[in-house]
Amino acid sequence: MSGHESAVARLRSEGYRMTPQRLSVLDIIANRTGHVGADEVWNLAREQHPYVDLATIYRTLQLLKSLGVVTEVVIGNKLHFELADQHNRHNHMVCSSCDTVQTLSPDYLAEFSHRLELEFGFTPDLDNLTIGGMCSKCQSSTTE
Amino acid sequence: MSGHESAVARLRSEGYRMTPQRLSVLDIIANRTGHVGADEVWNLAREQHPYVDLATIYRTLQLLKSLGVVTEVVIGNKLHFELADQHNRHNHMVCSSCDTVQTLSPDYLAEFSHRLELEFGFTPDLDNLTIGGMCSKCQSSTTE
DNA sequence: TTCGTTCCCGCAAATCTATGCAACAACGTT
DNA sequence: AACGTTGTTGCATAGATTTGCGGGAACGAA
Repeated sequence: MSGHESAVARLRSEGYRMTPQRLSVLDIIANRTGHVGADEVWNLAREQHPYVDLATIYRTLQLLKSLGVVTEVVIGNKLHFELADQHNRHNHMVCSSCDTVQTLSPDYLAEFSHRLELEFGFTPDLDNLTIGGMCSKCQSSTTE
Repeated sequence: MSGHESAVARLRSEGYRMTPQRLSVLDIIANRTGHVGADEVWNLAREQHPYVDLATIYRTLQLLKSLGVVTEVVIGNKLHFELADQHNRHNHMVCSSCDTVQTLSPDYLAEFSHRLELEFGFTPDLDNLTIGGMCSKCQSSTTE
């Protein structure tokens, strides 16, 4: 069993109700390494709770995102989600050509983030920032 | 009249055909300050060319984006587009609370970008990078 | 344990964006 | 100017995500 207990406590303390649907989503995300698409969460959730609706999955994921419990990664034209682990924060670089995802230490963005806060009072949501671009492999194959 | 001539030349040299639809979209984007939604482009395009299809607008915008002629900004859950002006490059900070957009000099990301290239061979697509977060106004009103 | 309030869910529909396909149009060649 | 090739378009549809609404469930209070 794994660590979504704190998230549950978090939800309750914020006044959100604990429904089987939410527990299910939380459970799925927490017991998973790496990112999952909403449809995938849906399929897994239905194994335990046959009548969950996809809309509920989406609403739950957005809720969890807004609470900082999960983070969002944009891959191709789809959203993926993963547990927000404070002890293993990272950003994502996604290749728009092959959809490969590489992770990145948030240190790379620390300086940048500070400047935005200081100079503009703008607090970037780095946890949910997906950096699009082209990976080294695709770049070399394009150059051929 | 305004500067989409170079873009037209660009398309032709890459082997793309110049259709009235494409010219129309190009014209709309070029004669516009700031970003436009796809639906807005569509409405404007139909004034000149009543039978343009929305799908064509989307395809054209993607094409222009892939050529670096326009850049994309993610605002709320919608894509917006603007002319990619080499002499006025900038990034966008979008407040997820009020959808306000602030522009940012790419200088802020230069160091970051270099490091990604050097250390990972990853070339971030900064022109189309939207930085989400919370603006100073929304932050103070949330804190109340 | 029951009750009431309020939040959440399922359902249906809407919104935004992307895509397969057949007819059509651009444009270099003749 | 007509032709043929091949890229593009319009149309219809699919895919991904969001939203309005009314019934139902969670949970604190009685």
